[in-house]
Amino acid sequence: MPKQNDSKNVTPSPARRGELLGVAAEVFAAQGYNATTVRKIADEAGMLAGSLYYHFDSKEGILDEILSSFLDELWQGYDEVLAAGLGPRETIEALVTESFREIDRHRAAVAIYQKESRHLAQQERFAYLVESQQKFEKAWLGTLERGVAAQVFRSDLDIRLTYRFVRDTVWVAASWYRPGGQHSPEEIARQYLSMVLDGIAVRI
Amino acid sequence: MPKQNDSKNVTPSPARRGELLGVAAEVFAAQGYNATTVRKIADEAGMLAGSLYYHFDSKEGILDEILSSFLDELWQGYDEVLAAGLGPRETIEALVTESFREIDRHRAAVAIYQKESRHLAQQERFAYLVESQQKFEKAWLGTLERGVAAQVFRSDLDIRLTYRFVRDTVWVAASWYRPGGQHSPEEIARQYLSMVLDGIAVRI
DNA sequence: TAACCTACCAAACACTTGTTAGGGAAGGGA
DNA sequence: TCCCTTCCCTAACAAGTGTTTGGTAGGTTA
Repeated sequence: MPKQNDSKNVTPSPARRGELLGVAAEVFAAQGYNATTVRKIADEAGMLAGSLYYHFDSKEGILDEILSSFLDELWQGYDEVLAAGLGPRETIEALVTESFREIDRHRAAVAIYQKESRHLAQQERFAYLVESQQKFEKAWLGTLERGVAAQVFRSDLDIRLTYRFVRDTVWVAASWYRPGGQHSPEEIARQYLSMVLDGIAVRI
Repeated sequence: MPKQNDSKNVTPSPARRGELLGVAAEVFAAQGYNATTVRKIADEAGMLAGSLYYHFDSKEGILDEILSSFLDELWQGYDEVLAAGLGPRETIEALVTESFREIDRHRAAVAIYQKESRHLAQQERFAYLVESQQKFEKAWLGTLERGVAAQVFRSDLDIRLTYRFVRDTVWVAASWYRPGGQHSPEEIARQYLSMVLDGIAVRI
């Protein structure tokens, strides 16, 4: 399955492609996918709209490549954590930390994912978004259940509500996070984990 | 300032307008504002695209009315809570509960607000989104600071991080919440507050 | 020098978009 | 009966959309 246009007799350099993908991701994240015109992307990259089609075969293809390469890297990190055989609490800690590192590295892609994944998932081309989301839920929900069984997580909470709570608190951060800001990803992860695990109220 | 088209010699009924606003909000929330065509909205309402312009003067006007009427109602509830003179913890509890009630009543509007407000706020027409967001931050951040001073909230956390944490955990719920589901808004608020205040870990 | 490849431009294409203008059907009030 | 109001339709417009086609400047290779 050719993802780029190697059906034609051209071979764009991966380096330039990478640059353009970065530009496109920034614009998509800022304006939204549908509100972004290919002329705007080209403009931001210092070229004309048609020239983009030397590197990519469609606007949708650009989006596809941004999201799938992000998810590939995400799961590389997640699978490593899940294979480490940690306890439930340590697994959650490692997943959250890894998530904030991904937000740090793929801020734009995460923002796009959050805004668009819901209605993109309905299209066949982006079916992998659904798969990823299911795998995601399995990993997090499973860990939480293990934690409840091991009596390290509270058993008086609706587990699905807890799952959504933890998942969302982590990933929405991409909407305000700016790399090179006051806190490192690890520091943010540490504070978020402290809030999620122990709450923001003073212990009596 | 006429928000509808009363410059022309027509007077659409508020009831029908309300119905159409509801339809439009649902479609906007599901597909995203820019990805939604006025033909799609009209289709969902059982009429043709041009007919919408009997009730509204533009697509943007529809969006404007959805968002502003939601914010109006939101602040009606918030102002009541803030004027009640409650303690910091009770204020947070009341604000969160009120927020979930708003999500219950204006699910679509909240979803639209979350997806689009960031880049809409740049337009002059939607300047009230910025005002609202500032007022919002002032209310929540102020309450959290009061709580830290009164030693009911932890002082070892970055207060801005805490603010974003609480704010986001509450409002993202609109992306998965469905009215008439397993839990009432009040029950969700109760569990969320329990997680935010006391954490999900078992207390040792 | 000649052939070739990379990376872009110029100009157009077909289509979709939000929006408008004029008209008409249904019903109520005079 | 006639008029007026409400609500929608038909048909079109102009602007903007993603995309294609053919061409070309500049470098690399033979």
